[in-house]
Amino acid sequence: MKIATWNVNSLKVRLPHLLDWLAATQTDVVCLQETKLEDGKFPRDEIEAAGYQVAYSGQKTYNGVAIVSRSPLSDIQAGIPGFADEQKRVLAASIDGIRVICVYIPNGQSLDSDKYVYKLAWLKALNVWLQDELARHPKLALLGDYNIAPEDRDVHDPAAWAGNVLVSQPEREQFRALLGLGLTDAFRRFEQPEQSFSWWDYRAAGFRRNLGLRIDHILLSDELDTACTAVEIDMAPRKLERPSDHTPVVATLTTP
DNA sequence: ATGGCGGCTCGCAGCCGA
Repeated sequence: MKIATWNVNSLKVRLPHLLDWLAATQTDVVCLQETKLEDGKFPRDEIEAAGYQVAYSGQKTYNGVAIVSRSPLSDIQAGIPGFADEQKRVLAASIDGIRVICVYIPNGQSLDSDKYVYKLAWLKALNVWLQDELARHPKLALLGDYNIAPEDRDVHDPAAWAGNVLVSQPEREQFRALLGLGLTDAFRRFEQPEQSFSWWDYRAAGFRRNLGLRIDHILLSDELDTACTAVEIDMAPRKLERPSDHTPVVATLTTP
């Protein structure tokens, strides 16, 4: 089973890329972020015609998450229970006995922004909810755009990024707190190339010069971690015409 | 060099992303 995360930065624009990629890679589950589509405008028919089922929670202009799956999705939950949030950033579903949680964690904008306060509060609420989810679902995968580069090796130029959002100490502590719940950063369980990133700025030829960040992650509970045989960043979609600024991260599991 | 690109909108300029 291949399970992936991909911030598509507008599904309206990237739908052809998604459908081509699913056909080429035979991915079983992909969590999407930044669909930027109201639910009434979601391209359900096109995705179903490709042999997938889909759950989504979206809004106009910003945010929006979806889970695309070959197998049926059940027990679908949008948002973090008990955490009032108009921004559509969370979607959970059970697929083949696995609890799949798709997250688009807030960016934070800058360390002195109200959006940074929101980001940290959001991460705290996610942590509290995940304690419940993990207790109920021993096979749990948390995939998405975390907007956090966990370590300096996940940043092309740590000195240039120092003092910025995505790399600040409080954000990294929140990331480690998620690991403290019993989750593993699956990417780092395997040998990886140096300078491995999942996002590159559109500007300044960021991708060509590999000036990127690793901010898209797949965290697995212990039961899934032992079933994970590989994690890879798939650079192919980032090389296409009119790409998303993120590229997919893919985990291979031996189950089911 | 805080710009740069690319997405969005009751658009034609400004906001936001990371």
